[in-house]
Amino acid sequence: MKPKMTLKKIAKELDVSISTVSKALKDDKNVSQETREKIQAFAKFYNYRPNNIALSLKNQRTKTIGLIIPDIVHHFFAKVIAGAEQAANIRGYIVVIGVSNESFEKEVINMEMMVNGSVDGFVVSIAKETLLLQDYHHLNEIISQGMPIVLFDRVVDEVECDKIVVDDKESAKNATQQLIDDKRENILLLTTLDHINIGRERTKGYLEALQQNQIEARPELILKIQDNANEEEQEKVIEAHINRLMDGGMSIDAIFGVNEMYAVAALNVIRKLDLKVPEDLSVISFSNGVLSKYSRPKLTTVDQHGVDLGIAAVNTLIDRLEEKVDEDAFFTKVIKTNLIKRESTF
Amino acid sequence: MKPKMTLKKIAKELDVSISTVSKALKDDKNVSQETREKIQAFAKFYNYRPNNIALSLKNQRTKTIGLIIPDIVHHFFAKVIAGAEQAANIRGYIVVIGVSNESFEKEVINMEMMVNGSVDGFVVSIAKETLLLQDYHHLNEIISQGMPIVLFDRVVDEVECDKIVVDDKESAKNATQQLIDDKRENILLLTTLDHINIGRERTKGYLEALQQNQIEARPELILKIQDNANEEEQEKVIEAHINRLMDGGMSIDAIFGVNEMYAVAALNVIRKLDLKVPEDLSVISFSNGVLSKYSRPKLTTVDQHGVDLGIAAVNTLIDRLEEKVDEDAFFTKVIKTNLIKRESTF
DNA sequence: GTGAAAGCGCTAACAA
DNA sequence: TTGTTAGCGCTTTCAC
Repeated sequence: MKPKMTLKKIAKELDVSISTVSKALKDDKNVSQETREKIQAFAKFYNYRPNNIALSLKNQRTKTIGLIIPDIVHHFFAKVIAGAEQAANIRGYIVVIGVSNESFEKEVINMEMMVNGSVDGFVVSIAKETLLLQDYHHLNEIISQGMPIVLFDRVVDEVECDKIVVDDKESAKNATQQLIDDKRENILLLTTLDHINIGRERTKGYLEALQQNQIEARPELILKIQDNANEEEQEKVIEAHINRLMDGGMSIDAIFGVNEMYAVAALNVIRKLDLKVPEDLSVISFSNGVLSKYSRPKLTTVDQHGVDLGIAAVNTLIDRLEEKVDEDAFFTKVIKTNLIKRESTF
Repeated sequence: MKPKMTLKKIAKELDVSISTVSKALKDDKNVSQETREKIQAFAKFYNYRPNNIALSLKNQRTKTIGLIIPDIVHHFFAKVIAGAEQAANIRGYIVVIGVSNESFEKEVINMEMMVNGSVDGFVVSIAKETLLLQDYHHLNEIISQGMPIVLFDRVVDEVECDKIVVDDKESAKNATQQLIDDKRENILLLTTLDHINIGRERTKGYLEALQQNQIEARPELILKIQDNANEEEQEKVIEAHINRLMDGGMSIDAIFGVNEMYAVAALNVIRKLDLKVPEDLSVISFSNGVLSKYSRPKLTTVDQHGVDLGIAAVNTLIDRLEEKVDEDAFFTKVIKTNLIKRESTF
């Protein structure tokens, strides 16, 4: 059991002062070569490492970043974490994670836990419940205390800070356009309820694409799915809706899912109906995760570049922390998405 | 912009001493009711929160746990993080994450970054490369400095500490038994190379189950797949192997995949061959993730209870940190798995 | 009932 | 070239 080394112990052991040790370890030329070498050798031997906590207290910064996400099991957020972690480490920061589980209260508690010294700033994607309550006081309070926040993906106008987003509307528009280029006109959109801004924006993009192509948007072709449904229920809702459309003599020739689960569920009901993808129907989904790659046919998806988002968010935060950016001009960075064509479209 | 409050500022503002403020905020009866109330009101108004860093330095503990995982995008580890985070928060700890990306070097760097004061202890799942190199000096050094480590899932005898594992051998044996109970005898095992201990253990379980049922194990029914292959390659390897078996007149009636990807890939080649699951072949997979639920048919899987693993690991670590356990007796806790029957078996 | 002082580990300005 | 001191924010012992 090696004891933990401190400057004090080294100083005592070598019979010099603490500050001499401190200087010697920084290779300060003001310390005689001899003393320096002696101290360095000793420190090395005992594997001395400066205590981060003491440094943090002294420097008033911890070199750690608080990352608050709504859901860790979600593939997209896992990607973001991966990117954030990677970018942070490169710049000498570590990442602490708080999972809000889509709950307002957990989001607040998590951030409160970290705000008092544990982190230098936050990177956050807002919980659904918070979005619903529209209560952003915790974020604004932290900002008003001078601690920077970078919002990503789920952002909100009410909080003034840097933001990193994917252009959901534009991406959805592009995806829809792809479908239209495939000569599809009756495109069923599987989306979320409107209070989820992501879903709302994607719906807008879908509508814009239709409009630009002089295709009439029909309300029955937009299915808003309750997001707390599990995969069974999702599929049932989708199945029921598609059957209703079919029974009404309404033919659909494409499906655009606002996430992978919806799209795969759709794929499953299509198979039951003995229809072929992409021959009879094209399918496109948002979020390029595992499901898209392992489904049959493999799904054409909009890749949201979670890793890039994480990297951008962390770098933006660190730039702000290290004052590499204009004090009070906030900006919003848009990460481009791209369509990964696989087997569910032409 | 509210300034950050400290004891010192409060003391100055209220013209009392720092220690009086400190005591008053702890509701110490040695401070007169009047002073106490005045201070508490002031602190509340200015939203005073003690500085964690200062507390950490003073108390020599940070109430944060370092969680080192090989891969964050992996569903199982995401579950573990979720559990760890949850358990930690309940006991007043926060979790900082280090992702090794299966690399030895990143594992070492990450841990070094955290070991000097940032965390009180570690929960780690060892990277594949580390396992391959069999170099555990970083872990043992940390332990010898008196900082506790809990290993989970990927554990190793060379490190003396508490361990949390799922009984891979036993679980694989049970899964295989299920197949045998379904009257399957020619069970193709899709597993990893032997240096991955997880895969190795599961292979053992498979073999034991066969033996106990007097079924001869045939080497051509064990396919060891290179783990750095992507999903395309995996599927090709699996497909080629199955075709070879078939061409050789070898009939297989069940497939046991050591992870979801292998099992889903198998499902896909089975579909190509126009065989029916579970009528013609039963399929079981390890790790109960998203793929299993969205595949058709839905996969029967061995649920590894990632969340429980995370919870158990964190609680074990905290117990050790708070000295609720015997100083130098380490134990290994086995988390039971269970088989979730879905549509790919009878 | 209140406050001064020491100390957690470190840095840096200053003194010797 | 080396050492002393103050201070980061907090707790706690001890003195007043």
